[in-house]
Amino acid sequence: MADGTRRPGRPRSEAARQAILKATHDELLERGYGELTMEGIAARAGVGKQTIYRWWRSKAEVALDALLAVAAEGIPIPDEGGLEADLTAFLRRTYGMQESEGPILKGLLAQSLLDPGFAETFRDHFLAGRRAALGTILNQAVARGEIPAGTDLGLLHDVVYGVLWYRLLFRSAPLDDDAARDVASLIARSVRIGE
Amino acid sequence: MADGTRRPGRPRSEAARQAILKATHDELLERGYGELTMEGIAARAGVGKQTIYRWWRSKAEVALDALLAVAAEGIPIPDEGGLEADLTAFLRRTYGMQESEGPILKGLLAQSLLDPGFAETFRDHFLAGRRAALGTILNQAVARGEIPAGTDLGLLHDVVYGVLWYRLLFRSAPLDDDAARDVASLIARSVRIGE
Amino acid sequence: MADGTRRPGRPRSEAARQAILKATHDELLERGYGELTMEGIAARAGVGKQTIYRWWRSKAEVALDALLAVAAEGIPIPDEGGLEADLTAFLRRTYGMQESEGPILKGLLAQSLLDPGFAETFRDHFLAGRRAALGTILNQAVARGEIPAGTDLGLLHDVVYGVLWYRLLFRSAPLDDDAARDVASLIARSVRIGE
Amino acid sequence: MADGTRRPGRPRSEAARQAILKATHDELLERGYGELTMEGIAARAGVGKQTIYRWWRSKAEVALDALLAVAAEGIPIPDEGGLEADLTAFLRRTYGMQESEGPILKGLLAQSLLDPGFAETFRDHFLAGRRAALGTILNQAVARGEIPAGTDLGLLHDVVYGVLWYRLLFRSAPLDDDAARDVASLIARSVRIGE
DNA sequence: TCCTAAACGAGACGGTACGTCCTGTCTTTGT
DNA sequence: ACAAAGACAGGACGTACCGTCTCGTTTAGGA
Repeated sequence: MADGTRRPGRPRSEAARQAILKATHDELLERGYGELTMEGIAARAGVGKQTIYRWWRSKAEVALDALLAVAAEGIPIPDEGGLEADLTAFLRRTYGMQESEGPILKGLLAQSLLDPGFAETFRDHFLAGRRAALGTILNQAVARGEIPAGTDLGLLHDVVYGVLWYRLLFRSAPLDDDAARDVASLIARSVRIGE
Repeated sequence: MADGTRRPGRPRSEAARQAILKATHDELLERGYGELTMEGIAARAGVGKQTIYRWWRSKAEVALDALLAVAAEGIPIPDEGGLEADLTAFLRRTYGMQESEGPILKGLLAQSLLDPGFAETFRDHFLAGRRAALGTILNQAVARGEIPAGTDLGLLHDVVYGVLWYRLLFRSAPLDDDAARDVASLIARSVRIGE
Repeated sequence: MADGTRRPGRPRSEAARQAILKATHDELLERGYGELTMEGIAARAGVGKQTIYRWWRSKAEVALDALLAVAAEGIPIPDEGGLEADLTAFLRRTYGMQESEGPILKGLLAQSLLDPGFAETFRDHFLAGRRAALGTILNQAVARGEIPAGTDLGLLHDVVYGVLWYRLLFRSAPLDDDAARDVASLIARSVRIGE
Repeated sequence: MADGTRRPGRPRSEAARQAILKATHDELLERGYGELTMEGIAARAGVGKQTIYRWWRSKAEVALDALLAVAAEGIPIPDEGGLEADLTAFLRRTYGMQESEGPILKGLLAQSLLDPGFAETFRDHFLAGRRAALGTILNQAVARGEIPAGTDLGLLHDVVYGVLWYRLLFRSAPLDDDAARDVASLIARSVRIGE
């Protein structure tokens, strides 16, 4: 119900949309975000440039959609019964995706640093989802009493994702299973004081 | 002085160098890294484009030099006698500089994400100095026995700078004195376990 | 009514046709042929582009129809009893229409220069009618013996319309009553030799 | 001497200018004015589009220059001793050039009909030269007493060039040697009255 | 004091991508 | 079947910068 009011005119072509996202993703993998151009996407997708501009405001938004289309499944929230175990499982999955997603993510971050308008979109459509997933895990731990009531959960978020991004950006250390365990352990220890 | 090997021909103009760095810094403050162009710098500095290309390889390197020329002093290493106090003092100073440096830093990061060649330069000329400063503080704490011998200092680095960068990039929380205290406290707690 | 062979489906909308011709004419007057676009006509007429393409092959043909719809009456053939008087009267009327028709005519000519296909249409639907009118006048003069039998009437046509178009195109001189008189006089003199 | 003040900076490339005019002329001959595009010229000349826009305001002005570069020699003024002979000789040469120049001329005319700004340029840089040549011939005839003192020379200009353009535009009759003779004869007759 | 040579400002160069406009075709729903 | 609406592929537009080049001019040291 909701709507039913079909706008008049030819409807948006789903085929074109798919072709654009596919072409964008392929270009990103092959040549990187820095080499991504609207003309390149249009040519590869067999589409007019106007068709891209009609539905996206910039190549960054196309790239974001191309990423989301692939990473749409999302990360399942683990429930292993304890904060450290939950966190370890969650981080392993998250880190595991960086192998393929990483370069695209770096490009999108670069764009959002250069273009404040896109920064908002990026935060709302991508980061928010990731933070929500971690939020669920932390709230479970609060409910179990593993995290003291007054703890600043925002800081914990920033630590977890700060380490992820820092290592992604500067390659100071690998994002592997050990890294997941270590970060989970650090977080767990930092909230256990005073027990 | 020592050398004497003076190349023939007109020597490099120090005035031009200063004008270029000044113009670059002004453009960065007024319009941001995303709007920075070689032509804009040249025009503003009253300089030919070739003069810029003669001495720098890209606008990113000019911007980096323009930043370093201003932020040359560096951050003094505190020694308050304890890890948490040292860390708090250090982070307060570091965070305090982000007000002005932040936007430029973001631009340089963006560039280093898009251009792997510049990423190296950025890491070597900028990040390395920051990590060394923190390293001194952590080593002091290890020497005092505040940090257990086997602790992964790299992870602590990544946590401290990860939170800094994450908040700088995504504005998830302010970088103020409270933040400095909270991060220092979290680090201190995370290493105190087992005492 | 006579026919009865009514094709199935919705009949052609006379309202749409009128709206298109009206919109075209208005656009021509307001912005000139050079600025005329199919999209502009469609938007102004409140009509789909397809509806225009269904009935006309190009914007030039629409413009031609828009002109003909207005200038349909045609020019009456004078019969004042003598070549020079007939010609003067005819040219006065013809020149008088250029004030309003001129700009549109220039646009159509431009189109026919760029598009050989339209050139034919333009000649057949517009120029032929004009030449026929002049032909009647000259034939009257031949019948009266004012023009010698062997005279090249085609050249006279070309002189009369050549001057008209040349002045219309290049504004080398006004197209007023004096001009009509002078051209008529020149023609009359040029054929009177040998009397 | 006149100047001597060389503007600073790299001077305009004569090679580029020649390449552009050559490419334009070739495109005009091969594909016609209607198909002429800035991109086509630039590609064919091996030149950046900006280089064209730096020196010409539109493709019409490039085409005009390309035409003038070829037809630079101009038409020599005959002096056969009599108006009709002079005119015949002049028109034969003029008509003779239409074989190759004609299509380009038609394109330029089309453009000047669509773009009033270019119309001026066209008149000043092309038509004016042609009218001046005819003016010399007519003035010779006036000096010789072949044309009565009070005659409207402007009208004679318009007749001569009106017929030329009319036949060029509408192909109502060929522009051959006979045509030259007939027009010369008509003009001569039209001014001989009253002798 | 001149000579050599590099750096300087200026700005034109070939080139790439931009974002917009319009073309002529198509695919919907509504009449 | 025709109409309004509007999305589609395509192509040219004119602009902005890129990094390179070619001028005449300036500024030093060495001859």
